[in-house]
Amino acid sequence: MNLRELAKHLGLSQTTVSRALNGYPEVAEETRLRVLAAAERHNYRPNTRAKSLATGRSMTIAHVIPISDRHEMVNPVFADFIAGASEAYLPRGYDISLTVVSDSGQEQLYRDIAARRSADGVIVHAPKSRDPRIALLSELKLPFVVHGRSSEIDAPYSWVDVDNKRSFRRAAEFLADLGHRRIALINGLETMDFAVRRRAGFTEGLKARGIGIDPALMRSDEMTEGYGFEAARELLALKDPPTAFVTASTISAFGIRRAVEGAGLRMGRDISLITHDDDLSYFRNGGETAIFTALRSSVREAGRIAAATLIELIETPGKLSQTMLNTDFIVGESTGPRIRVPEQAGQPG
Amino acid sequence: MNLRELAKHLGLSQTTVSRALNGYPEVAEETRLRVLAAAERHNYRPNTRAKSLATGRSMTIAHVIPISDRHEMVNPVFADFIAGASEAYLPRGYDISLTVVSDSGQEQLYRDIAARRSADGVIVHAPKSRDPRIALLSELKLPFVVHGRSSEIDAPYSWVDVDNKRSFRRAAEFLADLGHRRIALINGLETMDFAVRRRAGFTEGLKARGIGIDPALMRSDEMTEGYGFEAARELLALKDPPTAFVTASTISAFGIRRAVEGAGLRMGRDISLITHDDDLSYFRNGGETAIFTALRSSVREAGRIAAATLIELIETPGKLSQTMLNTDFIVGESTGPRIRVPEQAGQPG
DNA sequence: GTGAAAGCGCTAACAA
DNA sequence: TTGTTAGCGCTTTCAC
Repeated sequence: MNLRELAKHLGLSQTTVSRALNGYPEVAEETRLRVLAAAERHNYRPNTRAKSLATGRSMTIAHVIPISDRHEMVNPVFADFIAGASEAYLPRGYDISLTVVSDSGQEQLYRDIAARRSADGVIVHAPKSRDPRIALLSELKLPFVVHGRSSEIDAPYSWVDVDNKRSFRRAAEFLADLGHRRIALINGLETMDFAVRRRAGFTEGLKARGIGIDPALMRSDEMTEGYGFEAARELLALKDPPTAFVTASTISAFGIRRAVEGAGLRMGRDISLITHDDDLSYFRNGGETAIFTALRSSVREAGRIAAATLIELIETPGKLSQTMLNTDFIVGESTGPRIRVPEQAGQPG
Repeated sequence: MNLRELAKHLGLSQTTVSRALNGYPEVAEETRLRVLAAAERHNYRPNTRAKSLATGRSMTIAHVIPISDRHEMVNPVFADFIAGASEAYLPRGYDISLTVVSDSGQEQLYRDIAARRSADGVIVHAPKSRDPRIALLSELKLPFVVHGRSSEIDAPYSWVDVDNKRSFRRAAEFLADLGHRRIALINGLETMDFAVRRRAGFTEGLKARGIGIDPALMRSDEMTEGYGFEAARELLALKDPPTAFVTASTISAFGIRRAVEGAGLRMGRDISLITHDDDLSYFRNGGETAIFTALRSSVREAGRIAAATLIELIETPGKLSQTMLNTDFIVGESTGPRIRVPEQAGQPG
């Protein structure tokens, strides 16, 4: 059933039916009700392509998922982000188009999207410190929102980010306040902007507590269980090993835990661990003294907000918006209840 | 730059330019080259919507991702599957549209896709034993390929699956051959078809080795670290605890490992573990005696094949295709190299 | 308050 | 081998 058939069926013109369906004010209330009823009865749905050809709007948002050339794996964070984003798209009528590409194919892909107008906007994932996609998309006049930020770019653009710097600063301070002096950072790839911010926050926290920076205690690589294990194992084998770890994902935390146990140490007694993730069940039963931040649910929230921001930007061009999500810190202890650490002032970074 | 402008620019009709661009044979070679060069020079890309309106084909495949109402989490398997699928779509010119929905919204979504013709075909993920989506999609005449199978449905349909039954039968047999007599299964939700098959293979393997089935050693739930931990902890507390575990994901395996260690036992010495996943690094360094199957890379492969199958089905309606992927078994040992267990005959299930 | 007609950018008969 | 013409299903002036 298409518009013409529906109109013929009702003895009305396509125009009137279209107007009734799209809520234009000049349609008689009685007519509108008739049209709505008939559309419902015949399970009428407007053809997306025809509609977007006529309006010039595709009602589609492109999500470009970068894939690691080394591991050929998709970071699960994207799934959470998209799940959140789709909550925002659905009620506004936007669809998601997904493309998985390696770094090398990205520029061409964006040019394609712009040239064929296959999406009204784009979400930029996993920005680097000086990410070339931002200039490219601006040049192409393709509305976009960055999930994260690109620190070394001055021109304004819309973004949604979690406060990685603050999280890692507070993690370092928290461990320092527990008495730790040798604190290791198992960081992600520092070509990524978020990893740079995390390291910055971490060292800031150490400095704030009068702890010297030891580069030997800071590692950086793509987050995998194996990397967490190897890094922690090597660190624990040092003459002056760390007594605490800060890392950014449950996966690397799994590896660290394995290395700790392999070294005959015990989490929560000999070693403390903080991770920037939120698998509650793991910490609930793990027994370690640890705080962790609710990253995964934040990512979902970030998805929702980024999607809403992008829709705003598409519908009101030029309307920049920059949102910092403050992830909650949650304290997990082996025996006691978890307590929320009260908000702490400080400039976000 | 659109077709009309390009044609005007070349002093040709739109038709000729269109034909040249789309590889129709009747265009003079010289004309074709001129057109191609001009298209390249002006970075011409056909408008997707206009093209699909004219052809009636959307060149889009819809992936409908079910989301767990309980955990609000997206199974990471979908990401791998889609990454594989996109490899097949890309060279054929198909795009992916993604929708995240809860069970309750699925039927309406498929009806929408069919009515608005927003996709040429659909991939059905995570089928249940008697999955209603199969009848629905057949009725809607929307081409589809199932990732997995729906055992209790007789009507033929296209699917791509890994041989879960065989994998779990061989896992049980392998552990039995190591001397284990108390083998536990930490299974996924048994409303899912694949989980039913896994349990069937598992019990089949036990029977083949003359081991009685003890329902107390079989658990079923949504795969999380916490569930793996709880289930393993309870099982290890039994009067007659298991000496080996079979499970289906790295995540639940993490939980099992934690419970094993919490009980003062050691992987590979006191307890064996097999998982249906393929995080090589984990097993390489874990020290446990374990075999595991390459599920994640299989899933990616399944995505590739499912995508290719669906394209076939769309372009040649009625062409059913059912593909069983035989996942490799890999043996990991603490000190020795990993050895591939030779293929074993047996009817797939 | 309603309708006729043009057009979004492309493909596909049909003609030449 | 190339061009003319009519649509794909919808929105949007413009006229009534």
